[in-house]
Amino acid sequence: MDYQNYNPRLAALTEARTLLTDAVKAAMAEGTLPQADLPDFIVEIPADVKNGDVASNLAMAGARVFHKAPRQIAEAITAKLDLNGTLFAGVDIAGPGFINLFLGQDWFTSVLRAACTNSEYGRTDAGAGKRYNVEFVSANPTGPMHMGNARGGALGDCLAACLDWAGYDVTREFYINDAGNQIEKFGKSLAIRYLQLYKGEEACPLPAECYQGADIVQRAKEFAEVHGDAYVNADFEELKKAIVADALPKNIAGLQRDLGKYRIQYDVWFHESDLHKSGAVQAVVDKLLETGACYKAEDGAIMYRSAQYAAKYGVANKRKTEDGSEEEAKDEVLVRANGIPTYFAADIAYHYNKLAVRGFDKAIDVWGADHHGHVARMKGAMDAIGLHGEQLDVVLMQMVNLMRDGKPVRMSKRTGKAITLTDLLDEVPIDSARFFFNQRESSSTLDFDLDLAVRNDSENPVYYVQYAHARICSLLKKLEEQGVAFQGVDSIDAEVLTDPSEQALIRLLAAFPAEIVAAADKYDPARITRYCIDVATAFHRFYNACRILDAEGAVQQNRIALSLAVRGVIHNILTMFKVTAPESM
RNA sequence: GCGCCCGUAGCUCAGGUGGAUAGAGCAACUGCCUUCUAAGCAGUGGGCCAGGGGUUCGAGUCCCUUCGGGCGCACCA
Repeated sequence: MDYQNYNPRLAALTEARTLLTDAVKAAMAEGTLPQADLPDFIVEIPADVKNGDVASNLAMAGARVFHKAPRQIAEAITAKLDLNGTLFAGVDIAGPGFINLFLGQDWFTSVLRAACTNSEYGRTDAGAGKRYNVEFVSANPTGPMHMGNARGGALGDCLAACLDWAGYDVTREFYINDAGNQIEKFGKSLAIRYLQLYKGEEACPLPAECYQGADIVQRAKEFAEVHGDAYVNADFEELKKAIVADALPKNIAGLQRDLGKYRIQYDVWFHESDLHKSGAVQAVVDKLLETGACYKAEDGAIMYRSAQYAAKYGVANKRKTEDGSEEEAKDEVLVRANGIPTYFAADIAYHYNKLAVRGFDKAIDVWGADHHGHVARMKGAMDAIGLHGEQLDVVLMQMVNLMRDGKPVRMSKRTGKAITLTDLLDEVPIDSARFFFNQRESSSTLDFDLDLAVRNDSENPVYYVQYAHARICSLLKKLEEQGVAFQGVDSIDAEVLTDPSEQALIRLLAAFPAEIVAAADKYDPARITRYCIDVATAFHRFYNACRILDAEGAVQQNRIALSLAVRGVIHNILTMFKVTAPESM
């Protein structure tokens, strides 16, 4: 059998549903159940193994339509259940009328064989044929990256990995905001810092709205080192242009370097400025004017009737003012009276580019939760432009609280400013950072425990799973030294693995492909992190309960297979999340 | 005021489309290395799932509401 794309949990659930459906029909045909429409029912994996491997509420759900007690219905169904040649070996009726199915050993064997022979066990084709674009971080190139970018980076990159493993064709993308107001502000800040070098700070004070950071001063100095005072008496606009042309590429290179260090490789670095240069922004505005979604205001600005499109996505089209009276939601500006488009206009053009020009089936954006107000209007804008708002999904990510000694820290000790991504990575191993940021789902605020992240002991969950991996590698090495070789797939027969810890471990390994599909569907890579910890726990339990080195024959062979399977799963997870999987510790 | 996120053990968090006695880790206590990595495992204690209504065979999960916390409501991005 070819184990590519094999999803044992899904196979079990699917077959269970089919078997139960057929059995109900057979019972109706025989007359043990009255003719009726099949009720909606679930098949699920029960929390407790003694309730079977797959359980269904079919009999309870059918009580109404069949006018019988659930247990009677269950009897009628199981009487017609033919398990010959199926994955299942037994059935049970329990509690109020649950039908519990028990998997046979062939299924357990198939899980081990798949995990041992398919080096990409976990990968499926669930999303085959779909092209998804995942845009994340997209930090302003005007300064250093902050904690939100750190979480967004780990989240976006690992979400993309989950989608990839779930079979989607994934593009990782960074949107560079290299146009518009903040670049104006960037230029102004740099230019003033440059002039200060020659005229003194008193002569040209830096306005409060400018970027105050030391990185700006540094870039101004670098510019001065090359050009000297050549621009001191130049036109201010000319100076701004020249100094931005010098500093911006350096900042972008800095972003690429820092994210690279964080093990993030993008497929596309998309420049906002290209949308302006190519006329794409203008084209979008023109199109919205044509359809009537936009109109020209008296002062010449181009306004967009945002509320009527955003309403579908949950934005009230009325808002209360501070004195409590209601007013209509205001239309939004796309092009200012001075002819300069707003960020929103460029953003519409950008998403139009992703969905219409480049033809992605979905654009997934990872945003900080402080931008949530933008979601509905952005989706609405996709409708307004002739696309579908549902094609845009936004993963909102809540804040990060850095914790030290149990207390939140906001400022860097060294610089006194907000802690940057670089500061974090100087203090915390990259393995820890990527792992920690993916332990909580994005919708929850995340406490990042700096003390825990640097610890080299079992309390640190990333070490816990790495230790499991290293332990298996060491074990396999020892077996090799003792001349014990794994005999290959054909020797795998799960029937000899009778210890509860062995069976539990196989069940858990079987869930891996389905877990990845779930993580991809819910845009929640954190569940894979938690799953990985569960696998490590189940392995350590097995390791303590069962001897491998001095086991014999088929039992030893299958314990080796189980160890290989666990190593494969942990290795695949750590590798897909770009966390190292050490062979010894 | 309106909108979004959150409220589960002392702390940090899990709890598919409602399902069987609500689970981990940390912290506390007790055990397990002459045997494969003790960076590990086993066990004990700890809960009115924020409060109150409702929907039904059945609610931590769905609906309404109150109370707490976080974040937004710009011709900023």
